[in-house]
Amino acid sequence: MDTGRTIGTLARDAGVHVETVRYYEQRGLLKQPRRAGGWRRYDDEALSVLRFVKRAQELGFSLDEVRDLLSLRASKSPRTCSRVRTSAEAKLADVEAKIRDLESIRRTLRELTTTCPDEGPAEACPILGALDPKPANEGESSNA
Amino acid sequence: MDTGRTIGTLARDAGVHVETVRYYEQRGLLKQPRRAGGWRRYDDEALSVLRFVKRAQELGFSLDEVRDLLSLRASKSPRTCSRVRTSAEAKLADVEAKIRDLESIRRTLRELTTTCPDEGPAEACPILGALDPKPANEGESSNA
DNA sequence: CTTGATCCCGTAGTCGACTACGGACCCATA
DNA sequence: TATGGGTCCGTAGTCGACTACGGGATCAAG
Repeated sequence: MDTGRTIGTLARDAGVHVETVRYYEQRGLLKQPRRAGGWRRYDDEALSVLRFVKRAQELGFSLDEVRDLLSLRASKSPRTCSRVRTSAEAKLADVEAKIRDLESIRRTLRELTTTCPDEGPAEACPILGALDPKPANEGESSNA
Repeated sequence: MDTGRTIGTLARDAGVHVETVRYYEQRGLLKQPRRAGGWRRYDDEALSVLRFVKRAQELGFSLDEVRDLLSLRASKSPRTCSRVRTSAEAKLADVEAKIRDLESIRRTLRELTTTCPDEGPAEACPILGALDPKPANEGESSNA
């Protein structure tokens, strides 16, 4: 009898591709499984790791960060929770910064699209006008 | 006398690297400049294109999109403005979608970080718990 | 005329997370 | 036993926007 799933079954169960599983093994997210006749055999833990990875990715963690989280998850230290929290807080700060950037972009884009008359040539287009610098000092090229 | 700036001067004026200028030429954002003794010579238009590119990038446009915008900018069509607006509206929709995604992530991350007691081992960590699926049905593996 | 800065070109490498390929091996089923 | 699908491995390609490298040409200043 053969215990454990093959890589294809694991991948299907986790909703990823076979190559992704092998890639995660290379990247150190999945530990090397035992082999049966050269074929990888996985237990439930591997499946749970894969799902962990997917959820963490959905929250914006990179694979390197997920690897750290996984080692924290496996650690026995009483300070684990604190480290995880620190990581999550850093990620939250990243996300908030990205949101701020995008909100600023959104504001600009909204202004431009609403002021655009939707007709007329390039010269009349406020959007192009806003992107175009039309540098102030054209006549004087003294020091530059 | 030699009119026009060399690539290095142009790059410095625009705040980009020399390689970036050559790269933009390859990508079709900058048209081929004239040469003097093999060296590229640029006029003010090239500088204004570079600045246009930078601003458009800041608003989230890709280089391919910027190239389209530039050709619109140069076109004589009376429908230019409308096309530019369409492009800007599409980009706005992209940005809004990204913001929504990030806000959802932010909400989750905030919940997790605030419920985390900041002490204790992995088993007690609500963040790891939330990432860990701990699939419901462990005993029964009937249909799967 | 020499020096040193700048420029030429093509190619290759970077980052992140995969995805594709190809030839060889393994396994279960009819 | 033949067959067809799954798996093995290493390497290379993808996307986007650069960035780096190297050897040779050109230019301005002293």
